[in-house]
Amino acid sequence: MPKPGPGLRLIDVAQRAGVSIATASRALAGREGVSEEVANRVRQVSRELGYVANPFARTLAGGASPTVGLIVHQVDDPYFSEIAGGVIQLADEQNLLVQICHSGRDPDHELRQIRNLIAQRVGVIIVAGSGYGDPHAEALAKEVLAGYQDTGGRVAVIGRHALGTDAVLPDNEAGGRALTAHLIDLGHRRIAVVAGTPGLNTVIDRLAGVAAALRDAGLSLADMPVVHTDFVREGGRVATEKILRDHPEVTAIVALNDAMAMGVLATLRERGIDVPGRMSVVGFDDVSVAADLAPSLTTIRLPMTDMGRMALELALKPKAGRPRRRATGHQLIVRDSTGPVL
Amino acid sequence: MPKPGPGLRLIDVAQRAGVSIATASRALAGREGVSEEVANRVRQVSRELGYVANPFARTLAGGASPTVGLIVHQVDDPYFSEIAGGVIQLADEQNLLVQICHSGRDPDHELRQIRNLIAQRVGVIIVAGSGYGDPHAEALAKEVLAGYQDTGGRVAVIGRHALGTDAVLPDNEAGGRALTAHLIDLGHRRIAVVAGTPGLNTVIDRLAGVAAALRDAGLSLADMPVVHTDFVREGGRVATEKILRDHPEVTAIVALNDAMAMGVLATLRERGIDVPGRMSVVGFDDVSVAADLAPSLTTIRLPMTDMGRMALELALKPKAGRPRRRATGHQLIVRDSTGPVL
DNA sequence: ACCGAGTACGTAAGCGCTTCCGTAAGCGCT
DNA sequence: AGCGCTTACGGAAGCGCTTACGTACTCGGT
Repeated sequence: MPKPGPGLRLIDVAQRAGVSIATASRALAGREGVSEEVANRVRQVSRELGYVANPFARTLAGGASPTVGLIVHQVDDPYFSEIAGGVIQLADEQNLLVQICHSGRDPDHELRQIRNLIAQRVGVIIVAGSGYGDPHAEALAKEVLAGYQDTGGRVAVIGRHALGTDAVLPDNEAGGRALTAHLIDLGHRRIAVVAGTPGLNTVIDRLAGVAAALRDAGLSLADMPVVHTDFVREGGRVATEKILRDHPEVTAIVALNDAMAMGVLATLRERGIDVPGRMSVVGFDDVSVAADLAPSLTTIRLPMTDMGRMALELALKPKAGRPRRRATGHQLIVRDSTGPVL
Repeated sequence: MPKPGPGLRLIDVAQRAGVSIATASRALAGREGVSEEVANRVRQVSRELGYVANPFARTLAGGASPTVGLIVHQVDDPYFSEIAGGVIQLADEQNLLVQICHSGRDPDHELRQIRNLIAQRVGVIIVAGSGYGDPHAEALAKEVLAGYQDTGGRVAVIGRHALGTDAVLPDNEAGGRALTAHLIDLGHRRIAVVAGTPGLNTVIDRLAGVAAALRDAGLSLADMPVVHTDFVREGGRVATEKILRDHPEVTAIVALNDAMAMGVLATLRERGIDVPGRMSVVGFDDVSVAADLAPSLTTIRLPMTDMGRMALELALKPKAGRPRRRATGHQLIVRDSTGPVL
């Protein structure tokens, strides 16, 4: 690894401002014990010189690294990249650095990444993305994170409970309910669900919402085809083919995320099945392209960018006695992929 | 910022192994000057204790941080998030950390981010995304990066020349040419170009390709409507409206990236203009959703993920005498948004 | 037997910063 | 004028590590 040379040091700033480095440090950190006048002079000089503190020295001396570690399943998935965008936004504002790690939807790899971040002494860890089915892996992650928090680390998770940490929770159940109620209002009674990998929290919660809405209408999820496939586009295709083959009576498909919905739409288009004339389709998340699909997708909007911000916000607050939970709102966005039963 | 507690220190390992911390350090770093026997003992103890060196102390003392700084215009833009995915992939394999920064398409902010990364003593900086029109900003960035490289930092850029660094260059001109030739083959003679912000390298190069293809066919770019708007979806909408209004004779639209093409398609759909029957549309990049638009988008595929990997690869090699340039391939992907002139 | 080179290891000097502590002023009070 | 108290600042001790340098010891050559 190359080794960049020395940069501007605090002592340079201190000398130029005619103070000791102790004073300079206090002034820049905004701590008290420095007169307004001197503090301003130091800050002024610092700005002129373009001084940026060496984070390594700072961390070594002071304790905490001004870095937030962000673990996502996959950055090049719009759901996660929008969340990451939110985290980075707020981190930028707070002058924090962001380290992004992929978990690749693999609990082992995720755990390794968490350990890694802890070893890096990051001050904050944010884990985005649904939990995995495996209770053992989940327990292990929880334990590691608990240890980290005991030594003062802060953790927030997005879309995941049971990790014993502050959490930002998308309104998965209510969203699933709203989506399904919308279809029922349109007259649909035979609704198939394209669900993701069975164990994922997200899938379970959204499915619960679907079930609740059906129940409200005197229907039962048990009577509807529910197909579990991978929680990505391709999974949507596979599930759709199965549904078309085995359940021709279906008039609406609920895909539990937009990626799957895209797979559903692609398959229907190839088969020449009219949407929404013959089949209504809904997704979940409202990733930014949802509006550009054809037909544009009816879905539940989650405020992904805000979710990222909120998670970091939570993590930056002092630890509360018990884990905080922050529910995100959700919003039913009706577009062209849903219509009345003909 | 929270402050994780103290961990195991090198001295703990050294004591347990009955050596000095200097020897322990050498043993763990695999440097010579330590007998095999002692080295093994130290490593053994270290493993037993689960020791992980404090990266801050290490960096402070030793020099370089095992971190690569990645600057993108916007993480939640598929073009960049796919590139980021590639960088992260390779970084993971090499056990490097990745710090992602937004430039937000603002040269000042980008420069600030570069400075920031340099101050962070990252060992590698990768700048992804087209250069800006402003030659002053460009020169400044070049200068800062040159200074960084002089002190041993490594830099690679993606899709940008003139920064005096190793570069991964998408085949923008050839791509623009291929796209345009495809339209000409289909019989189109009145082709409008939806171009991005005038100054961007990418725009200039792709436009040059378009011009070349037109010239090959005995046509001239000067006779075609070229509309410059923002290099994003909304820009595509604005440009399309202008084209429809002022140039009704146009039968094909070249959008210089997929985001703009999405705006173009959306607008045409709203106006009820048949694609490709009445109007053919092409994009550039082949972001993953391009295949899911309706109609699916004819575009040039760039290997974004590979581009990210290649850039990091270049940066990890020792600096060459002169900047290296690596051209990416490109591939014309013909889908449903283009057809013959009727 | 002595010398020089080589090897294995310890000592200690930082890396750049934060922060504890000490000191010198300035203040109002008796 | 003398007392304590506060406030503004500087000195200096680390944070945990790497590494230049020093020291002791070994060994081959003469």
